[in-house]
Amino acid sequence: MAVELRPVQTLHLWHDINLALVRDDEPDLSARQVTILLTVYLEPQPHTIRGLAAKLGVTKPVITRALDFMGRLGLLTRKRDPDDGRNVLIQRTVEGSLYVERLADLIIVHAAKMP
Amino acid sequence: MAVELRPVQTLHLWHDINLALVRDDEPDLSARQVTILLTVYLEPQPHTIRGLAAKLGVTKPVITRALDFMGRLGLLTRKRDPDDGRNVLIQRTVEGSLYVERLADLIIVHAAKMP
DNA sequence: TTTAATCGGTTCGCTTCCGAAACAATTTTG
DNA sequence: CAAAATTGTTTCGGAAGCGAACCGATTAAA
Repeated sequence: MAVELRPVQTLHLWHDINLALVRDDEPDLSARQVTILLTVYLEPQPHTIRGLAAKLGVTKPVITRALDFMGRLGLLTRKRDPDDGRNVLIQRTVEGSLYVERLADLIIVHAAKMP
Repeated sequence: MAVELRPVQTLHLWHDINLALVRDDEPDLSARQVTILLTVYLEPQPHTIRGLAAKLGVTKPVITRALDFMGRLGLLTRKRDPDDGRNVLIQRTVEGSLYVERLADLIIVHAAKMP
């Protein structure tokens, strides 16, 4: 499944994936939210509020709100750090794993349709 | 520039592109907004509010608001349809073209970094 | 042990967004 | 013509987002 990424095809791919995300029934995640979600699922643990805020270049309330929202969707959970009670560790969930897998499938399906 | 799209790499690519979009200075566009923008720039004209709403599966005010926002950024403009005064035609701008080109560059740069 | 630093959360005023419904303008139908 | 249909915008109450500043809890430093 090799894809030649030329500019116009790249944009079509980006368009098609976003359209699929808009059209499905799940609530849309913002760029910030999806970046947080994938950071947690792709990069090694642990993940903290402060660390994510620094990585994304945003303020802490942005991360807190994003976690509130995605937590409500069951995509992530919070857990107090037992070694340092100031930290909150963001943890993966089964539901979140499924969401991320579906996202990968979606992208691959659309990439495969590229001429 | 051929890219093997395996699931994990696909997710890393999606993550990296979104992270770059979050970190840059431009205001983030939502999935709906970027879908509208790329539809206008990639698909043949003319584009109307109603047509875009149907394509995205959203209500008309969503399109109106997205055009308000992106119009403020100079990425699109509206024009009354001379042949049918009820329609509003969405038109491309130079600034919008540059934005879309930069988006393509961004995606390609990150795709090229995939192992 | 008292002070200082760090962490996540909350509050603040403001902006944006949501879809349903109502609205004004225009065109088509009868 | 008048009535009906179509199109885009506005309004509505409610939800969510924004960063700056502050708060409470915890830990580290003096």
